Parts: sequence; structure tokens; C-alpha cells
Amino acid sequence: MQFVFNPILQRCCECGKRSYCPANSLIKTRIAVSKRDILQNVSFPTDSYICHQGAPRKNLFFVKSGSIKNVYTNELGDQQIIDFRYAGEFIELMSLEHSTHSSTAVTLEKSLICVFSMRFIMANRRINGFLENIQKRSETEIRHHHEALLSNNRHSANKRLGIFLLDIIERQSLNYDNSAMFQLAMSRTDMANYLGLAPETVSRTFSHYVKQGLITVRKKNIAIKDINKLIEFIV
Amino acid sequence: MQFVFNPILQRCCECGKRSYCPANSLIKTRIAVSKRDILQNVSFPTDSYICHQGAPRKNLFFVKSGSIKNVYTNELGDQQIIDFRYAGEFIELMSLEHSTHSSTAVTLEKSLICVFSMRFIMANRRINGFLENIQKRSETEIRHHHEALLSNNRHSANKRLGIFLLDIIERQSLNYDNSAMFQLAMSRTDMANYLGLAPETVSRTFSHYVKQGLITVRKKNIAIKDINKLIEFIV
DNA sequence: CGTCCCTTTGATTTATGTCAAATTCGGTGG
DNA sequence: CCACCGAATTTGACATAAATCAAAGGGACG
Repeated sequence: MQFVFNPILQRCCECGKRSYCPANSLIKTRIAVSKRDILQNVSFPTDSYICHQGAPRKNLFFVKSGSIKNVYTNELGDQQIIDFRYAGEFIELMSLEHSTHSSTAVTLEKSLICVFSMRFIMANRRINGFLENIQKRSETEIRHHHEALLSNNRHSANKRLGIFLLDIIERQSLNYDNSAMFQLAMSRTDMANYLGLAPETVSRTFSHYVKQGLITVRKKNIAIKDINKLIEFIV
Repeated sequence: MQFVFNPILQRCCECGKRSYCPANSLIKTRIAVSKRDILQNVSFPTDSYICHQGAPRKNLFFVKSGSIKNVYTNELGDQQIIDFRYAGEFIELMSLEHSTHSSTAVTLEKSLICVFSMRFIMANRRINGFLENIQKRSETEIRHHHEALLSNNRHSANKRLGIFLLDIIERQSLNYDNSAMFQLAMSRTDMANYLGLAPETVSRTFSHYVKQGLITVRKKNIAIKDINKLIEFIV
């Protein structure tokens, strides 16, 4: 392991999610980093607000563990879950250069969040790989949005849920065979909101999957039994 | 009128869409601008490709007249119209800092496009109001995306089309009374794709609107007869 | 004037929303 | 640790909006 002088980056050096984090590209630098620049492992209980739609964007949030939902509220007060963020991902990258948050982020479970000040990020945009890392993820986020637009209403409930599950497997880098197991931190209602379906439909679709032998469900725990059939399902 | 030395910005000075254009904030400057920086009034016939998904983003495109559709294609080859852009708007602002285009832009009619080189934009980001103008529009674009996610599948075909029409009225700054008239440059099929509906449903919904006395339709020409009823429709 | 394509209209099917009831789950307090 | 309560989830029955299939009408263009 490389010796790091800065006490903050030293901790980053040992972080299990460092390969997903832009702090990684800072570790090699002699840059001075203070607690005002990076705050590590801030713990939030379930249903905490990380940031609020419309509030000034002072920080960038990295999900070290746990998960969050991004909720957008329109003028009529209708709420739409825009996306979920899992461990190793950033919250709301897409509109990074904007002055305010475009949606509200709420934890789905007890989560550890690392907080990067925007001032720090912008000041160090020149550092090799630092901003590039963030921008690359931002592109993924845009693509994701477009996929969501594509997915909504042109796919059946069956397909939508399948796409949703495979997306989790992909994003969480789970085994892409029949041994993928994971927990869905969000409620069925949240899932339904995100997928543009009624909660009852989500429930029925899960049951349908189980009957077909694609997955097993035990409350929030999902185990993939036949991922190839699941992939066929969504095409 | 202010005297401008630069021959390119001088032309911008007389542009009917200058108040929507970031070039406006350049006019007061003594900055040197060449044809490599800004190309004005490039004419494209119907169904021309302005830029391609995945291609390097070398330029930013401003729709001076006409309109375009932004099409996203996924790995399976499914195409989704992400948005339409009308006169006075930019194409694909949301992902401005990305290195490649996130969707393909195609003209819906004969259009005049002004082309800003990205190199020029980034080099002059410090000029007062230049980048701010672009960023503000970018935020609008994100909000629009979120609204689209919200709109898809939770609203009926009736509402979706209503929202679509009111959006055009708003974006084109048409009279917000019962005298709004405009042309829909896109085909019903394009509309259907954008709205996530079957073309037949779009057609039926138009007929329904006409029967209700909300609008009159003559092929691509739309006239709003009762905008308040239309607004009630979408709530 | 005829052909082709886009659009409209009609008839039918189907997926999913809605309403309602049953069941399970999770948390709280005795 | 167990019992109870409220909330979330599942299941069922039914209604309905919109997709699909099919055919006819209308414009644009050669």
C-alpha cells in the first residue's frame, strides 16, 4: 500500500469502495484535503433526507453502503422516483454543474454516505482522472434516463420488472449466472412508482416470476434461479 | 444598435432569435470570433442528421428556425424519441460536458441551425452570462426529462397529448389564450413514439379533442379553441 | 390520374388499474 | 418471549383504457 500523508485520503485508501470513488485518483497526489472538502462515512438511518430538490448544490454524495431513492416532485405535488442509487454510486450526477438539486434523495436503509464539497470538486477538476471519473458516470446516468424513457409504457410489466432486476445485478456487479442474490431495500410501492405500475401489479409480476421458476422471493430477498430465462423474458 | 467590430457577431446582432441565444452575451465583448467558432444559418432539409448518437461532441447546435427530434437507440435497436426541439432552443444541452452525443438529432422540416464549436464555448465559459445562459436551459432540459418520466404511464393518453400541446404553446411562447395556433412538424407516428402510445391512439385522441371543441385540426395545423378546458383536461 | 404512404376509423383483445378482502410482516409493549 | 396492532403485501374479481388487427380514406408526388 502506498503511503499517504493526508489523514483524510489515508482513510479513503482503505475504503472497500475506493475503486468506485474519485477520491481514488486523489490518493496519489500531494493535495491538501480538509474535512470541509471530504466528509467520510456519514451515517444516515432509514428514510433520511440526504438532499432536497431545489436546494443549493453544495455537495456531491457518494453512497458507500446502503441505498437511496431519488424523488422528483412537480408543481402539482406528484412524486416520481427517478432512480435508485446503490453502494458505490453517486447521487444525482447528471446535473452536476447546476446550482440546485434536481431531485430529493432519501435513504432506503441505514446508509453510509461520503460527502464531497462541490467547491473542492470544481477546484480540483484538473487533477488527472478526478473529473473524468465523475463525467463517465454522469454519461451512464443519462443513458439510464433514456432507457427509462424507452422502457416506460412500451414494455409490459413483466419486462419492466425483468429489466429492473437485471439492472440491479449489473450495477451491483453480482454474479451474472444463476447464483445472483440480493436484497431489495425499497418497498414494493417504491418499485411500482419507479416502474410506473400499480403496487398490485408489481406483486403479481413477482408471483408470476416465482411460478415460472425464474426467481425465489422471501420478502425483500431475491434469488435468481434462471437468469437466462429472465433475459429472454425482457427481450 | 450597438456597433460591433466582429463580422460574425454583427450578424448575430440582427438575428430574430438573438434573445434566446448565448451569442447575445458575446455581442458586447471585443472577443475575436471566427467561422470555426460560430457558423450561422446552416440550412438543413427535412430528415437531415444534425448529429449522431455516440459521435464526438464537437459542436453545440442552436435551432434558429424549424425543428428537430432527438432519437435515442439502445443496444437492441429500439428507438425512442427523447424530445423535440423548436426554434430558439438548443439541441442536447443536458450532457454538454460529455465527450459524445447521447442521441441523434434529425430535422423534422427545413431548418436553419447555428453551430457553436465546443472548443469556443469552453474557452469562453468565463464571459458573463455566456455559460450561465446555457446552464439555465440545461436545467430546464433535466426538469423536462423528469416530467416525461412522471408523465409516462401514470397519465392517460388524453392527458399526455394535452400536456404535449401545452408544452409546445409554452416553449414557443404562443398566446396563452384561445388564439394559439401552430404547426406540428412531426408525424403522428413520431408523436406516438414520444408519448409512448400507438399512432392510432394519438389519432383517436385528436379526434376526441376536436369533438369536445378543444381544438381544430387540419392535418399538421392545430388551433386551440378552449385552452382552459384543455388545461382542466390535463390536471 | 394513379400509386404509395400516412392517417383515420372501426371491431376486438388484452394487460393492467381499481376496489376489496385476506394474509403477512414488523414493531411495540406487556 | 409472546401477543397484539397497524402497515405493507398478496390475492381475487372486475372494469377499462389502450394495443392490435384490419380496412378505408386522404394527400403528396410522380
